[in-house]
Amino acid sequence: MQQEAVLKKAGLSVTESRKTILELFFASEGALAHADIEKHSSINIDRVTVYRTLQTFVESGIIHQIPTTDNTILYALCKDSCEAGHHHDEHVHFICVSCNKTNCLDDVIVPKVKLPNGFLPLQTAMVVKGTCIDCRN
Amino acid sequence: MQQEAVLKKAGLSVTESRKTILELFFASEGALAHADIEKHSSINIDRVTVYRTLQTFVESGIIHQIPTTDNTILYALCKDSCEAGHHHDEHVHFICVSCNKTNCLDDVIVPKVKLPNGFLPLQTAMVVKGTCIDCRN
DNA sequence: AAATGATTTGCAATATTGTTGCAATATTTT
DNA sequence: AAAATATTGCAACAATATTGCAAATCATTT
Ligand SMILES: [Mn+2]
Ligand SMILES: [Mn+2]
Ligand SMILES: [Zn+2]
Ligand SMILES: [Zn+2]
Repeated sequence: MQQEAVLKKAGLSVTESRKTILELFFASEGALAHADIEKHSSINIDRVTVYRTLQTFVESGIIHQIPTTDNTILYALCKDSCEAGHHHDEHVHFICVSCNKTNCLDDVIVPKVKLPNGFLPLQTAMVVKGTCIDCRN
Repeated sequence: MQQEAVLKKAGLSVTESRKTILELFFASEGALAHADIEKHSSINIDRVTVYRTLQTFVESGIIHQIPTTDNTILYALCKDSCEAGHHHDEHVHFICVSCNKTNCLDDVIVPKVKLPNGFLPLQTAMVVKGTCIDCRN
């Protein structure tokens, strides 16, 4: 099972909650928010466990966060290259204003920008809002 | 008074709450979150009023939002060129991981990226995390 | 496969954050 | 200054987030 492999690779205990949440990510087209997970998971997982699991997954390089302007955080699966504490997925994220799905555009890498002198960048996020390919017609 | 001028230009009634919140923005170096405003305003402004004022200011093109990955939304003053319903400040934002201040890098414009076919962009946000000029030493 | 130790989970209690309707107040217009 | 309009604060409520701790689960050792 794919979920187990991911957890083991990350050095995490294999538990029902974690497998179920991972399953959701594998099955989902877009990024997920806390609320999505709480609602759509096959088994009942306590809200607190969801919080803790998401945090653990981020720290382990299994998922990454996508910033938003609506008091939620979105989460999406990382590529294999991500390691604990150090993510490598600097790709662009696309939030569709019509269907409200958020996609990782894995092939669109975030361009470098020249910052003013003295600013040291560690990590860059780029989020584009617009209409996704499924919604324009 | 500068605050009054801004409100009038935006076609908004000039009220104590609005002037006070605007004052905070003018006085602040970085971006502000809802909580900052509630805590640091000189007069007591009801939590609900702060929510409504921020929303009004965004809609009027007085402030813009900055996405984050921590369940808050940050707000910062717009440049003069912003109009109601249509913002023009596609500049990069910098969140310092040390002092935790968020700055508008007004001179660093967000680069265009080529999206996959079918994706229509409306708005792009770019947020860089790192160490700001005041914190590296 | 049972026992042990370590980790994870769920519950309960609490805290923080966000929303809505409505009457009182303040602001703008006449 | 009065009337019309818009904003505010309160109250009640809803939703989201955090913490400690005991019970349950999982990994490791025997
Ligand atoms: Mn992504
Ligand atoms: Mn800005
Ligand atoms: Zn869409
Ligand atoms: Zn700093």
